[in-house]
Amino acid sequence: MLRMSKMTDYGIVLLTELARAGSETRTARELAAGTGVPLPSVSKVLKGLQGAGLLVSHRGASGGYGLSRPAEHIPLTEIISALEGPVSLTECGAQGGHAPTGTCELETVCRVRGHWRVINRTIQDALGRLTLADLCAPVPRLVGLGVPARPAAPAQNPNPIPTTAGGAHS
Amino acid sequence: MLRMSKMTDYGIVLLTELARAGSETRTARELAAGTGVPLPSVSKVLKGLQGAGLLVSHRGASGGYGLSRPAEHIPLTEIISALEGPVSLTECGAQGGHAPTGTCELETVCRVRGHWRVINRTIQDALGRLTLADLCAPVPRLVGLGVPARPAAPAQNPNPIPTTAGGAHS
DNA sequence: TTTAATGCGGACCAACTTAGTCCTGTTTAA
DNA sequence: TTAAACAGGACTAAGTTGGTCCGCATTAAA
Ligand code: FES
Ligand code: FES
Repeated sequence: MLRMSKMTDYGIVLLTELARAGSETRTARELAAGTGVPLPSVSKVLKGLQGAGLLVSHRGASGGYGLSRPAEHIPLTEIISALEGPVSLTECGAQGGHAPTGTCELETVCRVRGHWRVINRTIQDALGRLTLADLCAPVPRLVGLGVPARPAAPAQNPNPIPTTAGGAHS
Repeated sequence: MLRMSKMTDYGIVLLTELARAGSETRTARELAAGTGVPLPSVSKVLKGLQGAGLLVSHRGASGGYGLSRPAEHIPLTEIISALEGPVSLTECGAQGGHAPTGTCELETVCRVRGHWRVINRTIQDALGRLTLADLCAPVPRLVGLGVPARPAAPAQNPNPIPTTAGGAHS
């Protein structure tokens, strides 16, 4: 599935909510109420985001969180890597800090490793081109994502496999 | 981290090994020996790949596995989705079959959902452009990945965050 | 016909990760 | 002084993942 953790998803939702507030600060409670994310999780995610330098926090009464810079300058990659480590499909090479022990025993033999670097870069690039401001735009029609109209989708899972999965990306 | 499961990684390694054998078939044991992947896991992965239609199997003595079509016609997306479900960053929309219950409670409120579709598509496209044959090529210098030489990396994690992570993708 | 190699289909378990909760500080405006 | 808010943990429960194992069906070859 290549999925992000749900916390990261939450983080993005919260950030967009926060971005909508402009330069105002919002309390964790307000954000929880505004998004539907359970408060304790909001708190946890926000803490992480603050630690990563994406948010500034004000403590004490009438405190809250605010973006540390304008949404246009917060790339999606930074959000994701703040919440779940560096963007990298493989755990093998390029493990930023999650797998400090023996990376992968196959590394010496593995002949695929080199390719992953390129693939990872591609994805990072695609994700880095988007900023928080883009995510806030109401219409899902984005531009400049590197893959404009390209009619020939190479091959998207024609053979559904028995995992009960289907290509139901509609 | 956005990481693929290790099984998927194994699968790719095994497939490349198999592709190197041309149209010959290989037994699970041979592949295990050739790649260093533990045999039981090889077996499991291979079974999955067979079920997905990427491999053909011959049972009985002197049986084995072979590619169901030339490596040039096996896109990377198909391999990945065969082993871990559809390629989709978010569990929210577009869950192919892994989260059959209540997808995401926020769906009604969430204003980011629409964007993920575009992002997912982008990644699928980048991955689908690569075939198994490409992965077998010895040199990691790939072409036609949509992001050729692009000198200006938009913004790659300038603010490393305390997860002990760094941009250490070298 | 017998034998042995091989894939098939599961069940199964231990270890790890994740989502979520809770509690005790510390800071700060009112 | 008070109460609202963040900081920083520890903690738990649930789920996922990687990995192992076994009995069965199939098939080529002896
Ligand atoms: S380096 Fe781990 S499988 Fe290639
Ligand atoms: S739909 Fe689940 S968080 Fe957006």
